[in-house]
Amino acid sequence: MEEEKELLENTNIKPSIARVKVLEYLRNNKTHPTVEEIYTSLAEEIPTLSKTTVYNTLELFENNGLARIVNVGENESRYDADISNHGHFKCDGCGRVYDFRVNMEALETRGLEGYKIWEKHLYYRGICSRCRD
Amino acid sequence: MEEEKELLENTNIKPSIARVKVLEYLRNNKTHPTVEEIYTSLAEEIPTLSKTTVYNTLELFENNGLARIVNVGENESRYDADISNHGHFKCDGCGRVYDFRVNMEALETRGLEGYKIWEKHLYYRGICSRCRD
DNA sequence: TATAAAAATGTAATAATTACAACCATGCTC
DNA sequence: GAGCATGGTTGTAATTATTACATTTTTATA
Repeated sequence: MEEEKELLENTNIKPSIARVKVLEYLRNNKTHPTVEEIYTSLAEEIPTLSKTTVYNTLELFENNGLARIVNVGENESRYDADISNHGHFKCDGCGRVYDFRVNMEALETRGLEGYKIWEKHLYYRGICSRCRD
Repeated sequence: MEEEKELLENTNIKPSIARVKVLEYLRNNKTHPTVEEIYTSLAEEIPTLSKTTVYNTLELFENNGLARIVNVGENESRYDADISNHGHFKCDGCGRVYDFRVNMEALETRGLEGYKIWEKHLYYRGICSRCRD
């Protein structure tokens, strides 16, 4: 709560209730929630919250380096407050999205000479160990 | 045309006109087209084509290893007849999606022990060299 | 407290995707 | 060749995610 407020202020974003709560939610729920999930969860404690606000807030966070979009091959966006370059694994059994560590800097690419790279996204799909058992 | 027909037969897929044409389109247009693009392009020569058929066909191809979904962080799916593990670069200037070579096998991951991996997807975003000039 | 700027809301529009029932084409059997 | 079954295609409607935008509310500050 207080931490998130500070974080927003340090980024020159006015810490409105909605913004603080969305950021807090992202930092407490590292499950890569969808907009829908964020909205329905927070709507309980903020009854006046609207989905548009959640969209606006997440876009603001993305543009200011407070959150990243997570894409695992579905037609809805997920969000992650972990900004570091890491991979995501989508389990086609339980549907969960896991983080995994990966050294993306070590990747050698051919064909991007002279390109300016802003973001790197890596995701795998398969079956997690829990679902395999 | 003939090649695509054979390819489909070898995969035990009946080579209907729609299927042959969609596959041919994917193999001739390595621009990672969207469903919309595939549909409008082919609708000229196949006036009875429906978008549902394009969706059905692409899903069939995906399930049979003839095409892969390409996701570059937008809310629409693109398709690629190149099945190999390679990366995609989305230019936020011109909107083009480029392929790039990358040795994905070399990636070392931490946290996926015991997981079964089916697909690996890697995409970057930034500005291509043409747009930087 | 008055006021301006910023934030949030709600509704409506857009766009991608999916569901599904009806229709059509092909090849096989009699 | 007629009938039939299977598989393929179509078109419409429904669903879902996202965006646009005008209005209202909140907030910070003078």
